[in-house]
Amino acid sequence: MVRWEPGARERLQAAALELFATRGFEQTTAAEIAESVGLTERTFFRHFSDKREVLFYGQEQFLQAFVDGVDAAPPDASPLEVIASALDSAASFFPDERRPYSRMRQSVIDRNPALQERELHKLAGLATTVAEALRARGIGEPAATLAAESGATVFGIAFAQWIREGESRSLSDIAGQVLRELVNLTGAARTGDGPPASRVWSQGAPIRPGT
Amino acid sequence: MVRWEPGARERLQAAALELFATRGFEQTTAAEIAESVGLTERTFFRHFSDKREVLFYGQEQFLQAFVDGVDAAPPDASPLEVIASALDSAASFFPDERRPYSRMRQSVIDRNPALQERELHKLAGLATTVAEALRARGIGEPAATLAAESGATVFGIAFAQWIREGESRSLSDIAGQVLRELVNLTGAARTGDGPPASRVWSQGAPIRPGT
DNA sequence: CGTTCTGATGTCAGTCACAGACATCACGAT
DNA sequence: ATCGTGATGTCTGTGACTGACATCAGAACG
Repeated sequence: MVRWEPGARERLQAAALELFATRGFEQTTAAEIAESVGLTERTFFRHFSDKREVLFYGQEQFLQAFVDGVDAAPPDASPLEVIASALDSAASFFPDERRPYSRMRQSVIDRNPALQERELHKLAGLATTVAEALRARGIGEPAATLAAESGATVFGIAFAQWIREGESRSLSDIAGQVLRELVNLTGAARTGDGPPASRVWSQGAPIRPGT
Repeated sequence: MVRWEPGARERLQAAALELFATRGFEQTTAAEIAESVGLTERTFFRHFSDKREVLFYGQEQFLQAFVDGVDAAPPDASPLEVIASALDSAASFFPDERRPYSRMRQSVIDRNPALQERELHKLAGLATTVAEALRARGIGEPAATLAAESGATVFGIAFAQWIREGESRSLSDIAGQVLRELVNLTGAARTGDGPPASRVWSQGAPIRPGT
């Protein structure tokens, strides 16, 4: 007979998402999550540095995919092309089957400012790491940071759209379009007589719900 | 005889910054801050929704400046020009005299992840508000959000540079240069045979310390 | 001028996030 | 058979934050 059921961390994560989605994040205590899978509060905090982290733990692979995308770009690629490569690589971490899960998770995050803060912090960390990878390629400052943060922004916007009800395009496709839109935006930097801003999406509703 | 010394909130903010800078954020309790200005913990939390907020309260004017900059742009301005206007307006909130204060405040923030999270959240809120203002000007999605987030990114990078030891340019000047660098970055989207990334700053060190 | 109202504060008690110290005990290694 | 070892439980404490209620100087009012 085994002393402990295996996969404590994963069970905690699943239970947490479930409870957060039903009762809400603040209305769920860490002790409740732990007890719901037969563990104690103390064990919960041994697996996750804080209550929010249960929703964010384990994203190193995603970050790695982003960086891998940077490294996979040809050595003579422009910063923008490097970012495009990184976005493509990162998008592969979100196949369409994962959409329902991502939607549920994101809806929990969108309902709680504390979780939004953590998400932004993780995204900022991603940008920092990517910027470092860009600098390693010889890209200077502020270009490296600018490119990295832009990449993170594009990813964030694309992800938010990918999650949207009714959206069926792949994350990669959406990210590509958003990136092109960014180029369009900064590229059409004339005296305002350029073409009107293209409407990529049907609705004019805001992209990011929170904050 | 007055019952209470006036300016409780401001006194709390000043004391908090002072204590955070010396003892550190986590090593300072809300009760200590309150007692250091003759108040109680309960009163501290009546003025600030949480301990971190004492460093961030009162930025509505800054946000307003950003939005005013958006509204001040001519109606036929491109999104990028609108952002440039907003950046200029926002930068006016940080005259050179304020640099030492901003530096001290930022050094506290840079030393604590929880404070960085709050800062990012505020910046994201700024972007959301600016995006709304852009949509009100008839700019569609995702252009509005993209432009707003890019503006926030540029501001963040410029601010970080403005704070740097040895930097003497005005925030407005720096922001203008960073924005131009962004255009340069996305505009030079060729096959990599363009000019090498310009080195605006002497050092290649990372821009954002935290995360 | 006395009364009433109000707003900023204090007091008290409670919940919950989190952390340190120590005990437990199945299991694998020796 | 013994000995670690690692994941867990137990206990206890601190500090962030909240609700309920009391206080009281000064402003408003009759």
